Amino acid sequence: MLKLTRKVEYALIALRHMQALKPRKLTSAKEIAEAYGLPQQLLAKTLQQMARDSIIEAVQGPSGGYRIMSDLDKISLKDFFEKLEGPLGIMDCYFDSDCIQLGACNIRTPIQRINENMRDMFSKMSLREVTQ
Amino acid sequence: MLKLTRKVEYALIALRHMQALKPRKLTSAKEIAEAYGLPQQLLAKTLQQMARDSIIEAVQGPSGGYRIMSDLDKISLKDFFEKLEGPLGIMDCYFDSDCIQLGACNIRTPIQRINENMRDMFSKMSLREVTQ
DNA sequence: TTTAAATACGATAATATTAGTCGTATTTAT
DNA sequence: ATAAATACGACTAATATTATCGTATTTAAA
Repeated sequence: MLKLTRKVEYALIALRHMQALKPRKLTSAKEIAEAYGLPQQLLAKTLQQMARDSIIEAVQGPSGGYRIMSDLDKISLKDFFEKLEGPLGIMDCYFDSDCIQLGACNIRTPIQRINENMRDMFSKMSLREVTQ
Repeated sequence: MLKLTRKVEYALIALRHMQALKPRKLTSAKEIAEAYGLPQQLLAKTLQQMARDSIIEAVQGPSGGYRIMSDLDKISLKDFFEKLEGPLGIMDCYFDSDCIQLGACNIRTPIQRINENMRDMFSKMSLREVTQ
């Protein structure tokens, strides 16, 4: 309950790793996977996704790899989470709305209140704070 | 990711339902389950757990049921969540610590920072705020 | 004092989500 | 050409969540 996924975990580990390197130095999925004992392919997918989202930059070919691209100060944890995992909320009912409650639900408003607090909190934390 | 469980969801629905009743009026698992279309047995277990935790009071026998017992103002959302689901944290590594990272992990501190913010936030919200 | 409606709860089954792997294509430095 | 890297869809495996089953206990009321 209220857990991060591995994808996000791996992404944070990778970013933190990259941030410790010299500014434009590249690192590969293999390197990171070996350094932290992570499944390389899954990590690679996560890196690829971050590349699509322009958080990091990918360089192909041998001696290619990834490097940080964006200013991590400017990315909130909320945006980061949402890029990787979709809309951030304590419950699904606000997104897919296939809830069978048919208006009987009595906790929509309270849940929304919790959601707002969560989103607010993660909006106020930058990716940098977490990875530096 | 960062989702509440059904157990917590049902608990909130039930509490909110009870709070709308006259002070010491009893309501049964069946009643609530039917009113909101919830699985009765699962809801019952949740109610039983809340009773064990003295959040609500259970009365056995026919015409028995449950009623709110504690002052919901005095229970933080954090305590509530933890009673139902165990320690509140964004990742498991702080509780079971069967993490294979062997000290290689580079995000313990950042994760801890996020955790603290989460716990803090839920410490500041009372159950009442959410169910009233 | 029997019955029925309710709580209590461990065990198990079903389902959904998450995590991880496989196979193959593409890119590009050497 | 080759090899080392990214790219990515499809699939499988593992895990966690959700729901059900079966049975015991309690107790108000007929």
